[in-house]
Amino acid sequence: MTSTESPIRLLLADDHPVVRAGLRAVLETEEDFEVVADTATAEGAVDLAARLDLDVVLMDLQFGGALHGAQATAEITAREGAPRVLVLTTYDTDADILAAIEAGATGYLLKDAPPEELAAAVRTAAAGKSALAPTIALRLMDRMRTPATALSRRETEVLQLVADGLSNAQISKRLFLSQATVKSHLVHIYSKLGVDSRTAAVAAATTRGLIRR
Amino acid sequence: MTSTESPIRLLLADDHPVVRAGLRAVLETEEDFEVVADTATAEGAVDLAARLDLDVVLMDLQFGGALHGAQATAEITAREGAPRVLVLTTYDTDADILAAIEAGATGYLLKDAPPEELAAAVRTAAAGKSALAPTIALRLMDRMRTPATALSRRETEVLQLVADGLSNAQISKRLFLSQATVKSHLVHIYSKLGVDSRTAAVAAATTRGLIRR
DNA sequence: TGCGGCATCAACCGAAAGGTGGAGTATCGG
DNA sequence: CCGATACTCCACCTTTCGGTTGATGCCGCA
Repeated sequence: MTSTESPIRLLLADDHPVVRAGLRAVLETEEDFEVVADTATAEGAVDLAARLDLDVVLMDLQFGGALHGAQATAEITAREGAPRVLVLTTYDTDADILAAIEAGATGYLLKDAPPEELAAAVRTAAAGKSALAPTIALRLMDRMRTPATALSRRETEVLQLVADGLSNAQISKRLFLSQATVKSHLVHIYSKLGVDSRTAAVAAATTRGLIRR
Repeated sequence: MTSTESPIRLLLADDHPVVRAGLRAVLETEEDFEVVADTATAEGAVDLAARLDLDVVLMDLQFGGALHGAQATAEITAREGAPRVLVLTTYDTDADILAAIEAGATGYLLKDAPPEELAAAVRTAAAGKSALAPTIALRLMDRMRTPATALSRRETEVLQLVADGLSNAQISKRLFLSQATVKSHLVHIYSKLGVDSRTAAVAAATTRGLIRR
């Protein structure tokens, strides 16, 4: 496997210094990888991706600051001749995964991945092929298989307010609806999520990443 | 500061290979640190802490497996001549912090801490002194200042189950209580949080970091 | 053009949750 | 020992929520 090819040039974007150091340590043991730079912010990632000649950006989703990793991913991939973006995060909620893929991410990995899997994914991404962690692939399949899990826009809106702690009466006022309509939406939400109470719906939707927390 | 003392002997316990590598990389640049071993499980941490001669254990709270970091911490610190345990986690909820401290942790750090802070905390912990991240210290101060916001252990337990989507009946069975008791706890919780429904309580407690997730 | 999904609303019933008041036990610190 | 807190439980009442049935208008897609 010893190659004379030019190495795969990487950028690491993660707000945790420890994680950046860990990725560097893990990836630099690979002969064909070269970690060109790292950054603690999403803004920094966008900036560096534009100026450096990169093959793959390893991007976290959760940054301490304002800009989200998914938005940064969208900005990076929007450019001509942009590097591939490989999302590397702790969470595996539907919302995160879909947002990342829609933003143009080439792959989606979880931080608990073993080093070999990580290296393999980087090579896959560098080659322009999609790299999904097994867990993620499964979750996507699940989503396709049961489209009932997908809430409508209005339903999501209602459920979000429920999660914020509002009563049906408060929700109806907020959205200019009758309470009957709110209840109607909730009934549909319950059946889609397979639950039978507002708190259970919030719990289910949260773990599936259907709503913000 | 160059010391001829014996080095501070460390154990790293974290289920993320990348984080372990990162901690190793960061800590081994310090002259007076020696990373003796690392482990991916809480069980492994308990085992190694008993057999190796250690000064400080760096312990994550969230492990993929069954045993929780706080429980492992309790088991480790229960022994005679046990090493200090420094909790290093991503989350900073009241529940996690208190559980860790009650379990006998000497310090509590967040993973986004810069390397210098991390090294300083390890030395502080090795000396047997308490090492808290500024964020954590603030949160604890807050808790002291407004004891009304502080939920009791039992109340937190009940509220966590509410957040998980359980009904009063389910909670009463789970905790071997009557429904009257569950309702009683909830009434107290509502008044402490200044809300008047279970969903609002969950929302309030979540934003204040009183419960997980 | 008709079917289905979405969004809207009404009326009704039973069940769950919330509100009030009281009360007994246990523990801990002053 | 006393007082405060936490934890447990009971009874009664009111309000909210959940479940059902049924109905209307709109939009997109086949």
